[in-house]
Amino acid sequence: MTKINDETLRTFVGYHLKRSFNVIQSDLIETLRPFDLRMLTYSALVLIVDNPGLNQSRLSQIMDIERPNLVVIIDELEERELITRERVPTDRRSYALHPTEAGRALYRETLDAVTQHEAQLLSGIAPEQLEQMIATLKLIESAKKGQA
Amino acid sequence: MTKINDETLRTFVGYHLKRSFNVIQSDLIETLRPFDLRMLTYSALVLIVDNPGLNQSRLSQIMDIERPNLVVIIDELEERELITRERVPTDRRSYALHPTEAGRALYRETLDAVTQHEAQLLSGIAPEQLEQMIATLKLIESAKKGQA
DNA sequence: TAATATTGTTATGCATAATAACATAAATCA
DNA sequence: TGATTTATGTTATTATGCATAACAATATTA
Repeated sequence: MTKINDETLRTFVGYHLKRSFNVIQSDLIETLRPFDLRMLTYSALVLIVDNPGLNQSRLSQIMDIERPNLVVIIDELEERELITRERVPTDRRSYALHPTEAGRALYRETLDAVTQHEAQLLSGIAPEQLEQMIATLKLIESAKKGQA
Repeated sequence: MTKINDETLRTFVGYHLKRSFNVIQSDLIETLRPFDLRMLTYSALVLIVDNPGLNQSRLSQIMDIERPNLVVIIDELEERELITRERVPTDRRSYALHPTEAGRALYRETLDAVTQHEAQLLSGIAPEQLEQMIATLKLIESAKKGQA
């Protein structure tokens, strides 16, 4: 079992980001499984509860996905009666997305679970260190082309 | 254009990781496009050049993907004559992966390009700050379950 | 030798993500 | 006003990343 050398890839920030994200993502997938939610359906649910009445176009923007990809996500949430689509009288092209009571209830349940699982996973790391990292991650996020 | 509230998701480290990784990934995809490489084919090429002779099983481990998913990646690199598969006499189940001269040349070209693009993208961030972040990312990476 | 494990593979499916094309509706402009 | 352009949601299609089951060939072990 000779050790494999990944020092070249280690010179890239993106490599570290990807590997650590994989760890968190695996944990999140397991956490959401009992609720029958995927990462994207979960994100969408949270954003709809926190921003009731927003439309799909805005939601796809904040979620950083293309509008077509959001459609099936919203379909699924609506079919499970976690959210509603309501025609907007002032702009009849768009739908206002609202959570149902069941949606809000699931939001609360999952928020607890996800929060606790992530806290558990990262329990070995000092909170200040995580805060510092988040500050740096925000800088990277804002380095995105076409928005500077 | 009322602003959308994502403060709930912002409480998760994973959310920040994903968003910032998306930025870097987009940049990387564009950088690799002229070389007709995807993220995974690029990673595999780098690891094979840096670890000539390793087999697919080991490579899939370090790349954190399942063996079946590596097969098509290796197929593609081999078809493009960037690497070779050679039967190992001492273990006739496995193949030793070696870069060709063309593979090594492409490695050098792309390494330059990728390094420069990432440096450019992150040029607004202090190197020490990035180093600190990487240290934290390594901690997260090692928090993976089933390896502690 | 028999049972078990490993390596590479095929087939399959799910999740995430991008693009083109379109109908409907709204906004703009000339 | 009418014509053009833009925005919203949708369908269809494709690429990419990732996981599992099942298998043949080979190695290991008990």
